[in-house]
Amino acid sequence: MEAARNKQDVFQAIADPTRRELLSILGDQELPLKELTGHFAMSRTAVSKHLHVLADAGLVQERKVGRETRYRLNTDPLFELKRWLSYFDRFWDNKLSQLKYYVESDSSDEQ
Amino acid sequence: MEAARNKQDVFQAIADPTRRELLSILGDQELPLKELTGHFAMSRTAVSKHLHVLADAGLVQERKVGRETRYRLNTDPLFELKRWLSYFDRFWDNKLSQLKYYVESDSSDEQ
DNA sequence: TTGACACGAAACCTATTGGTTTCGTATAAT
DNA sequence: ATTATACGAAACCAATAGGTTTCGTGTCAA
Repeated sequence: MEAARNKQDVFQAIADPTRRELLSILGDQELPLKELTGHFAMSRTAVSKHLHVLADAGLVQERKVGRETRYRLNTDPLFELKRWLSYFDRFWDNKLSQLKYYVESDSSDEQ
Repeated sequence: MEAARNKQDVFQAIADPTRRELLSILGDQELPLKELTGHFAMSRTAVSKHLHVLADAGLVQERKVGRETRYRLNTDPLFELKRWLSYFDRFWDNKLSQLKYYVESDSSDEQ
């Protein structure tokens, strides 16, 4: 971890299961570190580090309120992922096209 | 690396930029290791290891032909990614809904 | 049949990652 | 005023990741 300061990329940020879990816990609610830590079998410090990695990737925003630090989800960086994935759509499209062809040919003696 | 044998997950597999590059090079063409290595400034062995990580995640399939090993892309495991991403769609949908509302309300004194 | 080629396996090295514990500090509660 | 709470920062540690070099082996070419 060690929160490789300054703009971590989103692919790396979501590579860790704990971080993915954090993102899903932070649905649309803003939650403080203590609350988030409750969901995991690891120290508060560890969770905090994960959150900083997410923050570096822009996937989470933090806000200090009194003595607690609250985190909320920001899905914007996930667009990059979506875009990356879309590159491979054409392969699925090919498969679907082939399937479509197969179905429409409607003859069991062809393949 | 060290190709953590047996079913690596797709999130981790795509976390590395070299591996993402490999996936895009392997568009719909099947290519041997030597050819793939040519695209990178690292040893054949290193590229081979990356390919094995991809293979463990099911993103690549290998086939021995003569003295070379040829690799081809398999996008199926990316469905998991797509599915995971779709969970967050509702947040984008919210934003779009809000934007829609904002636009349709058509009054500059609201926000 | 003798090289050259394409590769896998293994040993090894360094930096990074994911975790911990300890300590200090600002804020809230009594 | 004192204590408890919520946290950040830093030092530290073991395991993993990404890379290398070396060596052995099966396959193709001369």
